Amino acid sequence: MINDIKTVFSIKDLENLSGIKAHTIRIWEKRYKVLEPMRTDTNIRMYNLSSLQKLLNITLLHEYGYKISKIATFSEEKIQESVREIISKKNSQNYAINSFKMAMMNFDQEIFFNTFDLLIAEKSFKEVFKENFLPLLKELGLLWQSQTISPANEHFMSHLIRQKILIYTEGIQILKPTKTHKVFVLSLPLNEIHQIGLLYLQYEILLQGYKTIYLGESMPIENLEDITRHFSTITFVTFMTVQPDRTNVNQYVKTMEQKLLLKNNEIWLMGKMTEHIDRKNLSQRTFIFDSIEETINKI
DNA sequence: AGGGCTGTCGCCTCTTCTAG
DNA sequence: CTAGAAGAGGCGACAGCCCT
Repeated sequence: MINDIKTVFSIKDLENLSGIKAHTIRIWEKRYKVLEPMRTDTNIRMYNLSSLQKLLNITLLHEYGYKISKIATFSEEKIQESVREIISKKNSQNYAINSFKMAMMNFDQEIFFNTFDLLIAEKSFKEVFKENFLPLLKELGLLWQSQTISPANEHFMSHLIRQKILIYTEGIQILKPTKTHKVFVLSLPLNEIHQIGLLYLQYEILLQGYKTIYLGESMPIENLEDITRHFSTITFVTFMTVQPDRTNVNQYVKTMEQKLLLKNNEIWLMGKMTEHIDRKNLSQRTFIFDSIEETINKI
């Protein structure tokens, strides 16, 4: 399993992680010697973790208007200094995401925590999630698809994010709900394990002063039905990222409506699979949201 | 206006890797 | 073993600059 940890990167990996085209990376190397990768005995470039770090730093400077030729004259220390300068100028988003990526590739919790502390000193958790974690998670999906990162990388990262959400959730969970006319029940369908969005939504709902019941993953509809006997008005919130699949999703939603939409209950749906839902035949009290922000606005 | 830089892209050829 | 994908690197095109 230790072999799962990637220590050598191809030029394609660097392209995926930095967003700089492989072609351009080669030209930068040729013209400016910004990176000098090792080669296999068949001449293929191999980069190590510090090359990746350097490229991510260079990318950041480049995005902020530095010329490559100028960056090329910088020493390693000068590059890091300039990067720090940019972060301190409030524009921390890209830097933070790059740091999180480094933490992920390196399985380094300390980088994660340090970067997070830096962000949280400047803004609210809400802002950190929206401006840093969400874009990062979105990118992780793409990096996973392109096999630049392994499931180990992705799990490592999402676990750390989940942990942070839980810490902040716990902080407000002990407060008594201020709005008691309805409760939110959060769950995921069978085999749906993408919890982060749902966890964060719980945090937002709690912030608004509502009571939440978090049921988590693999929750069959029948079990949700049990809950309806305990509370008068319930909003059921569910993420459908990969399950139920496109052939079953419409039937699944129909069953949810039949069993759960008593009285003034509502169903809120999110996630990729909602694209395949036939929106014409939905109940008035079933809502589909295309983004977390949209959902938060509705709370 | 003209002419270097600069960054990016497309196209081409040759080599290497890999899935079947 | 072979066909096709992917990488290396050369050359040229071009847009957007900065300078004189």
